Amino acid sequence: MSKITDNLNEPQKRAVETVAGPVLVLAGPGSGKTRVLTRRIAYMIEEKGIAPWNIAAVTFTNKAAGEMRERVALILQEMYGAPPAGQPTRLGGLTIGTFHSICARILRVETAAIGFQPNWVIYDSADQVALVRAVMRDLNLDEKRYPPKAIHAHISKRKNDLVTPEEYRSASYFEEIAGRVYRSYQEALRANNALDFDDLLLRTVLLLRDNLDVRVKYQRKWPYLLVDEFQDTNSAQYELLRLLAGEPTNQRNLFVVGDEDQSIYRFRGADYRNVQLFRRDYPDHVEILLEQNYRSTQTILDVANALISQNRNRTPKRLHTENGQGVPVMVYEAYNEVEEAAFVADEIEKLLATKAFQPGDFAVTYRTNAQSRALEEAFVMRQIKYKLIGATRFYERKEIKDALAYLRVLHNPADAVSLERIINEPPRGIGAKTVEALRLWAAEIGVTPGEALQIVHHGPQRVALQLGRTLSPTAYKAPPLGARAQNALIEFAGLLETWTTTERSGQYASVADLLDVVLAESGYIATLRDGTDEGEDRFANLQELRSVAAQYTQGMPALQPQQSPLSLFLEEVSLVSDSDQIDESAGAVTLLTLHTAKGLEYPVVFIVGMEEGILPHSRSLESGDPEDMAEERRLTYVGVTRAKKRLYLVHCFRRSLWGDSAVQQPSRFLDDIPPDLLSGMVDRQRRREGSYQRVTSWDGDPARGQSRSQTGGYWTGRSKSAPPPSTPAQLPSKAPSTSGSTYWSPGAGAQAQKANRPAATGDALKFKRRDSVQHASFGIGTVIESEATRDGDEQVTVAFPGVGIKKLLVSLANLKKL
DNA sequence: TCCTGAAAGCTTTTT
DNA sequence: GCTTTCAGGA
Repeated sequence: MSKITDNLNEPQKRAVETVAGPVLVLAGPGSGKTRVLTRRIAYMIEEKGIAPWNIAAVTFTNKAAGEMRERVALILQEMYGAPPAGQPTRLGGLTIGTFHSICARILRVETAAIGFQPNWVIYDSADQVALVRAVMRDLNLDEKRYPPKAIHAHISKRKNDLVTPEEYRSASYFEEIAGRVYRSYQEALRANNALDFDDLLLRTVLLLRDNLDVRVKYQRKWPYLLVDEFQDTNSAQYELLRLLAGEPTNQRNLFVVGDEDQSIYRFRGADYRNVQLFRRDYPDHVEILLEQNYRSTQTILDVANALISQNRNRTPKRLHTENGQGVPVMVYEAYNEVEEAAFVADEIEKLLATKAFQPGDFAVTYRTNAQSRALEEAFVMRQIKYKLIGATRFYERKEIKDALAYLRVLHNPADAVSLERIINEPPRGIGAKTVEALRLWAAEIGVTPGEALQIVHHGPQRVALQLGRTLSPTAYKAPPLGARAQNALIEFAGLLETWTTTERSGQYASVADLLDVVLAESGYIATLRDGTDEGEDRFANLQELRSVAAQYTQGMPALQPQQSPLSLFLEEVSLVSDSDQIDESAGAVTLLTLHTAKGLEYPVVFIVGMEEGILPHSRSLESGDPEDMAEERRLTYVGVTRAKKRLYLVHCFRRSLWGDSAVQQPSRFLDDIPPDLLSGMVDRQRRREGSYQRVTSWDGDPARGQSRSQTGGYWTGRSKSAPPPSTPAQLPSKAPSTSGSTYWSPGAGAQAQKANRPAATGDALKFKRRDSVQHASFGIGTVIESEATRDGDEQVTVAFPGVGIKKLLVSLANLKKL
């Protein structure tokens, strides 16, 4: 018996100690999953004598990877003392990372095998869409008809399903177009010496699949594989695991931990059915169920169970805890999102005043990032410290992307996407026309745009010599550019050249030095700091980037002998995620999406926007795919199970979407929770009738509860900061305005008002009031109103029995008149 | 070529 | 309502 497994329950112990063969652990939320993973690694190393460098653990974020590494080190240190002299850590060579970072690492070493130049870069989503757009331009495809974003999404999906351009088959004209783009896009990536996110997985899988030597090499390197959040793996990731654990060595030491109920990344290709595949592919696997919860109160778990048990195709689990019943989960209806935020702030202040909680104990979660705005405003007003995760992702900010693009061009001159990004940023007289001319000219000669730039600068002879290859005769003719454009290009090429020389010669102490030189000499900083607050904000962001860059110094340990600090830096920033900046010790309320909240826990959790159209999101409502709805439910489940002690489910009576205020229905998920677990629950039937008494007091604040339950109107809360509209009774009667949102669910009053309006008076309207219509996903309904929109379209308001009132655009909705 | 104001379009969720 | 894109003038 090992010390490492002391204090673990039986199934946990079994999970830690079953080291050989395939193991599937289905772990409910808060069941000590992280503990099992860390203990298991420690156990393998100390008790089984497995070398750390023979273990690879895959986590969901880089942050989780870092934490896991620290925890394992700590366990080992505590149990076995400091590491032997001369050895910095007992974890030397242990691999912990995300699928993407581990694949990047493999490909960095195997660059030759995939036929790329060693200095390849990773394209993020924005770069990918930019490249798709460029490719589509070359193919003369109409961006209006085939939005590059949609095309890219389709390509990405196929890549995650391991479909290569050669294997690609199309089932529609759109897919046929996408297939053409896919082919050219992959070629363009190669020409740019770049891999996109999906390539990291796809190319690694293909490499391991087709190259026996390489496969055996990595099978020997990592005979032991551990995977966290297995339910969120996609086909490519699953295949990667199978390859690493499979033939010819067939070691099969695969330990995967997951929870089907927490699968929330379907949109990214994740497929919780990989759990079933695992069972099929490894019929002799050991399966372990972790059902005891160490995180939440029984009440919170009961709510979670009630929600998730409605889903099909899941392994039934009975979550239980010894933490005790706890207090009821509070449901609260706010008037609108301002009141909602005020309520959240009120409750936080109230709980803080009890001294039982600290700001860092609170998390406010929501479905979409857009919902954070109202909350932020309330927190700023009350001076509650908060930390917002992920609204505008740091590495997606313009100034950050620009700065990185400068560095990327130095590192990988073939990167045309980055070059185009910065060639006229700040404006230096190289406009769209010039860039286009340069691009076409480069294509004609058969060089990259970067090389074409050099030819403009130094002439073809010298460049041919430098590149060590002959250039096409076209290169020796004068470039098709005006004198002014050429001068601008020459000047820019000169700048690039000086910087490149600095970089190549290693004449910089850290990447921060490079960044300083580039941003100063390009005039970027000067242009950015224009005296406005925004300019200073952006400058501050660049300083933050600089402080990261400063950590990448000459002589730091590198994966490959020739790898420069710049190369390491660029790789690192390509793979970070936003959740990497979550800092539990920050002493501030955390604002984050339900997705980012996965894997975290907080004593007090708010889920705001518990409304039809928000959670579940309207996209999932309208798609009609039950799997979409099941995922929304899982997302809610993830949110609920983040809470340790207290949980609030908040929804609004009205909400502003796209600048319009719309009446909201409470989320269907609220209906699935047994009322005895809740406090402040509204009887929804009576709510629809327009009158109810409600008790909003939660834990002995009668004054508060009373002041709200008087009128029986919809408005139920009064907050310090946002006074209520004058007469609550008036509120529901205001009909939603007709422009903007395509989704709204009116209360009874609004609906009546709406129906009484005269029908629109346009002349060429296809539908009129009382028409019966059929819609693909909503079924048969009756037209309430139809009107012409400003842009010549027709907007129809239809009541679908059992579904609700929908506003639809005739051009999009494919409505049939019956 | 660049700047300005107007108009379109946008919102899932992220490695 | 806010941000990105587009058209037109300097």
